[in-house]
Amino acid sequence: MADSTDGHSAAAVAFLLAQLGEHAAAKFAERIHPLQLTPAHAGILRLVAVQPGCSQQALARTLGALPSKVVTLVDDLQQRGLIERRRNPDDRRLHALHLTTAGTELLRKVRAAAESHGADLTRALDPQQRDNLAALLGCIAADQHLHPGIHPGYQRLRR
Amino acid sequence: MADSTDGHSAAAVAFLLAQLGEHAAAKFAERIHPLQLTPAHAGILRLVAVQPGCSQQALARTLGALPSKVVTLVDDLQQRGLIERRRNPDDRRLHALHLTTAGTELLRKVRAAAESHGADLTRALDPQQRDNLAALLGCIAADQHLHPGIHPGYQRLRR
DNA sequence: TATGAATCATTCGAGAATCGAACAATGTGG
DNA sequence: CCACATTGTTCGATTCTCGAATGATTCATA
Repeated sequence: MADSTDGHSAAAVAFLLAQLGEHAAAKFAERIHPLQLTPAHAGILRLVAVQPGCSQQALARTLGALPSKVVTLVDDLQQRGLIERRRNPDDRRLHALHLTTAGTELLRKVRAAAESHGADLTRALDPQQRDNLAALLGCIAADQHLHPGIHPGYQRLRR
Repeated sequence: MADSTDGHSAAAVAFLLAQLGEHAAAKFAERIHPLQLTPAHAGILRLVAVQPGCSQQALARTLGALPSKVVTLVDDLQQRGLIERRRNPDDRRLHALHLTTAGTELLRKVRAAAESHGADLTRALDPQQRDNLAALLGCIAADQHLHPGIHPGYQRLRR
């Protein structure tokens, strides 16, 4: 049966997760800062690459973000020529989002930064340990109903 | 030698960490919300319990937070009778911080909430997996020079 | 077909949060 | 005695964030 340190151990894991998560997010933000991107921008870029032609409303629903926030993020990316708003002839209310070639190019650099970031973050582990960690984290993520590839940071804060 | 999926796998771990970290932090904030505390308040409470009589400046240095932010947090806690500012006769510039009995009482509830939160977060793992996860996370935390028990969320954002 | 309701993108103002530069009080060293 | 550092605090300015409007468009339905 479980011993008396279980509660403590679980709490320690939870704190380590919060601590390392914040650290990982901050380090990643540093990595893409030279690209003049925030993590929020990078997430939009990635999602538009995965679902070309999606609407901003769909994006907001997927991310759990406010539509008005998506507007400003897409504004930034469009102004820099990384993303396109195309009118959809079938439903002229919505804007179909597409990456430009510059956007695709920059996303490649974001991916490279993410891999470099991941390698640096996990450099203390050997490949087997890293796979083991990935599996354990995947278990928790699935159990907690986290959507793969969706960072909760977009979600509006409840009060 | 490492195969070509290494970079991808490491990036996936980094993203999972950021994702789960944000999730864990949000869930913990929900847990202590009924106690009218934010995670930042709870951290101050815990640190004052560990280092009774510490000054606010020392607190700010330990947390990497702005002194002015510590002031407002301590203000809140003092106003609720959870913490005391005692004048130090030896150096009357600084305020020695101490928990009141109500503060100690509330910290107990915070700890209970943290354990309950940890148990819920890691319920998908058996005890052995949980210990394994704790060890792996501890490796990374040590390698990345994270201070035990200090959440990076206090640190002022660089720009 | 006509008309009210719903959806999409966007704007905008109010409120909150955050920073860092001041400031007074106190201590330290010359 | 004087200059300088430290502690705690205040405060104004900047930035962030939310959600309620708005206009354009589409849908539902009578």
